[in-house]
Amino acid sequence: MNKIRHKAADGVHIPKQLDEKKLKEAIPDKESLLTLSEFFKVFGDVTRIRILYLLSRSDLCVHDITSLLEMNQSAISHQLRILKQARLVRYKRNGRSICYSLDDDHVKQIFNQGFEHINE
Amino acid sequence: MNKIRHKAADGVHIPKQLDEKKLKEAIPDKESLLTLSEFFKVFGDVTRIRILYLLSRSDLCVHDITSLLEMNQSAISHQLRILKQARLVRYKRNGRSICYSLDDDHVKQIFNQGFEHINE
DNA sequence: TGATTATATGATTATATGTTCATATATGTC
DNA sequence: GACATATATGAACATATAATCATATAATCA
Repeated sequence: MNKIRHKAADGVHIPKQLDEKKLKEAIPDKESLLTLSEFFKVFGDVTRIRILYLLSRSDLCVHDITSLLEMNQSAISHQLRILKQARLVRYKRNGRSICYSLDDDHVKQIFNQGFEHINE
Repeated sequence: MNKIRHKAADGVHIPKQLDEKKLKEAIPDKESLLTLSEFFKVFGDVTRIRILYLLSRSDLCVHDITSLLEMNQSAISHQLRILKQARLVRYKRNGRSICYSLDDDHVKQIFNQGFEHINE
């Protein structure tokens, strides 16, 4: 009764695998999927991806990143803030400079997953 | 000589793991990292994430998705177009309706990676 | 053929986002 | 303390993006 059905060319209803009601109940609440999308969104910018890539090769301070990417220091700092908030990077003050590093190996894994898909 | 060094509190230079020159050369070209970020960007929207989630549970036509997410049909179609372009979903016409499905299991894997990170 | 249903698409609009500029904060040097 | 260096941050602006509206296309049915 709650099956998702559609009129087909011959007028016969085609039942789908799942009950619409059950499927609807099984959807994670909007909030948790929002969190997930926000997480992926962080990877959805070239500058942040480039920063993450650099940090996957070596811990670096803001100045290093700025000069390696040949970008405005302010732009880098703004992006680092977003990466910090997403807990993708950590930082440690070292004299005047602040050294950034990847927060965990998880980031590399997600990177690789992405690369794999791209290169298919 | 090309080491990345910084003046520390005591005036001593601190050598980093990598040569700046070598590191710079090792950066994937901007274009391939752009492709990667564009890929992740597709996951960076709640609506698309919700659609992908639904499709991970069951193949569905546009009308089903529209009613399950209680959204405008046009909005769903627009997002499906983006998912198609990213090769994350496939479609198959079935009479008047068009049935969408995930393009491969890779999508689920990436999903799970994201969830894992979120739930840490 | 005309009406209906399912989906796609172009234009518009409101909002989100990234960069830049100017400036603040913080540490170290003289 | 005055100055230089390293980084962060708020405001402004230009661009990107998602939703909506109106409409087009496609398939089916009467």
